[in-house]
Amino acid sequence: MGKSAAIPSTIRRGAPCCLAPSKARERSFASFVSVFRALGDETRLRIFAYLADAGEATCVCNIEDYVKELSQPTISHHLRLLREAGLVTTERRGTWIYYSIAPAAREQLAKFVALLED
Amino acid sequence: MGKSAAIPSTIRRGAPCCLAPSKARERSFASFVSVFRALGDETRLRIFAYLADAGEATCVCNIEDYVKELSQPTISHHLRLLREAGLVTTERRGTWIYYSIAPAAREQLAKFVALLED
DNA sequence: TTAATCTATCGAAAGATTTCGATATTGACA
DNA sequence: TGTCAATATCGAAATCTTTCGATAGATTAA
Repeated sequence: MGKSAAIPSTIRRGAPCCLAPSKARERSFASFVSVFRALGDETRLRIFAYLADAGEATCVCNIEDYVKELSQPTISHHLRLLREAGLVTTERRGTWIYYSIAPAAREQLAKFVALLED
Repeated sequence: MGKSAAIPSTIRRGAPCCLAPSKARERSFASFVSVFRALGDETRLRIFAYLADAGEATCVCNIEDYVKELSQPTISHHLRLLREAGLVTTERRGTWIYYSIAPAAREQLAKFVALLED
């Protein structure tokens, strides 16, 4: 990311402590916020990592086995948040529904990290 | 990340829908969870991106100017969560306190993304 | 159609987070 | 020392999240 204006290191009583904020580009953070919020919960991060581990579409019942300390509705709720954040995709196979890491998820996270290295 | 067992695509009534969960490595997610939780808030993500933009230590008063719709205690609270997640570091200069992106933050995020690409 | 299974949604209780005003703490300077 | 300025912490109100039991929707098989 870019450079901001220099910050004075002199300390003058009563003076404004520093310059006006750099004219920061306005970005749309909303999508990153929902991605990070989705991953900022231990259950969902475990599910996400489990799906990444699996490397292929995984049945909800498998996920339920993995997160067996939580009820079925609760797991369904967490899966919904991962879905709504665009982190996972779903596919019906008969009675069952299979979840996978969304291809875009890796890219989006990688893009964010890339933004950090200037 | 690794591979899990294959998932059968045949549909047999009454049969278990899929295999037992792969013997997933137990990892410590706690630190990633707090990082993602810290970034999973629009205010904190804005502050974090602002600091990344600045590319150098930035005075709290500067951050307050940038997030001017929120009160000083609220901004202080958000800065604390970023600090506790290890995403930013602080340094006192006279009366003022300067915040910077923690060097480890980029690495940790990059490491997470790397885990996703197997 | 009927019954069984898998997953999602609803509604409510418990818990966590965000926000603010008030106040404390820290450091600089007179 | 006393005062001022910059940040942090405290305590409470409002809001959001997590969780569950109950129930609904969708699909398959008999």
